[in-house]
Amino acid sequence: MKLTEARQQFINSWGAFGTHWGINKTMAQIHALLLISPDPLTQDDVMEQLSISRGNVNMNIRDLIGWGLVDRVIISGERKEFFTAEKDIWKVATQIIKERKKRELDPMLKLLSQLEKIEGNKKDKHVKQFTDTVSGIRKFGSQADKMLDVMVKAEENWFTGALLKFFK
Amino acid sequence: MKLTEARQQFINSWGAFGTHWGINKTMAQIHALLLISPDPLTQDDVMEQLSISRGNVNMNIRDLIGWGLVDRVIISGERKEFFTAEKDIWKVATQIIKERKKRELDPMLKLLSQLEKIEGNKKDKHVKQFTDTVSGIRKFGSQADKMLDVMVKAEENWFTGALLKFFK
DNA sequence: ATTTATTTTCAGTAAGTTTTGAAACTTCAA
DNA sequence: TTGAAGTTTCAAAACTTACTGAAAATAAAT
Repeated sequence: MKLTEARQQFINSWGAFGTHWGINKTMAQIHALLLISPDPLTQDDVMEQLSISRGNVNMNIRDLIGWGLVDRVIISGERKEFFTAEKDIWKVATQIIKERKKRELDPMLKLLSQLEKIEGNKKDKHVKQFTDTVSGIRKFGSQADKMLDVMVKAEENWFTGALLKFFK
Repeated sequence: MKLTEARQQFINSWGAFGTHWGINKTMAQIHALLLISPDPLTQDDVMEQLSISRGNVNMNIRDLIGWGLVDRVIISGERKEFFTAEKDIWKVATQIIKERKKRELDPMLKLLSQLEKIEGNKKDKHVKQFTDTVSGIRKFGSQADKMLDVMVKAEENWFTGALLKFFK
């Protein structure tokens, strides 16, 4: 397979993959393009290579910067802004975990704690099932939360080494 | 807070949460409703409690059954079909991991292996960056794949006990 | 200060997804 | 069998989200 075709396939699949994870297709595609580009790109480069409008590129790059996955780069002598993606996949993964934890898991756990404190007779099976379910999810979520905290702080080597040995 | 209000909040947030994970709102809401219902429900119960149409309930329940999260229940003497959700959160989580792995991670890893075998001169920085990126993601994905395999087979106690002690 | 290059915003539109509801189908009982 | 109860399907409508492109804002050069 030739590079051009492979690049296209990678960008398309990464986009499709993203949509299964609540990420919009274009944002994932721009990220993919920057990941496989050895040098920083301008907005015009991205527009051209992905055939999308200026506004679309601008908004999605800003989102990617917000996620900590893409950085603005100044190239001296150049008037335009350039953009580049973090290439270390372990860093990309921990960055995503960190953000999603903050944006989604933490607020959900806060809500569940509230809902656990419902008033009502524990003998009523509706009350019982509700509190059992909510506290089950809350406990599971807290465990996951702690685990992810440790992962995010860990080094990649620790992950691939010790943890995987532990997992046999 | 009263049960009725708490149930409503739980169902709504679970629905909103789902949309951040590529799951449609109604499907997540039906799942939430079944999770907090002590007894199996009929399609009409779901229609009424969530104010949604018959077709919508039917399609989404079938999807949930496909995900292995909901079961059809026969109640003798009753003409209608009843539905119930797995209540053990650990089982719910492993079921979701199992399915997403099969539907998304495995095909992605297969594609990445293909793309790694691109033809071209490694000295071309575009070729080099492409293969480096693709193989980085492939390796990371394979590690995650193995880890999830072990998790899915493990018992909940093992997870919350040994693993978390390990994680300090 | 004015022109020129570049980035950002956002109203309108396009594209995509979900929902409805009525018809078709299935199942069971009389 | 026939009919009533229940389930499934799917085309069209409603809704949601993403994208465009041109105008406004900003920044740099002359």
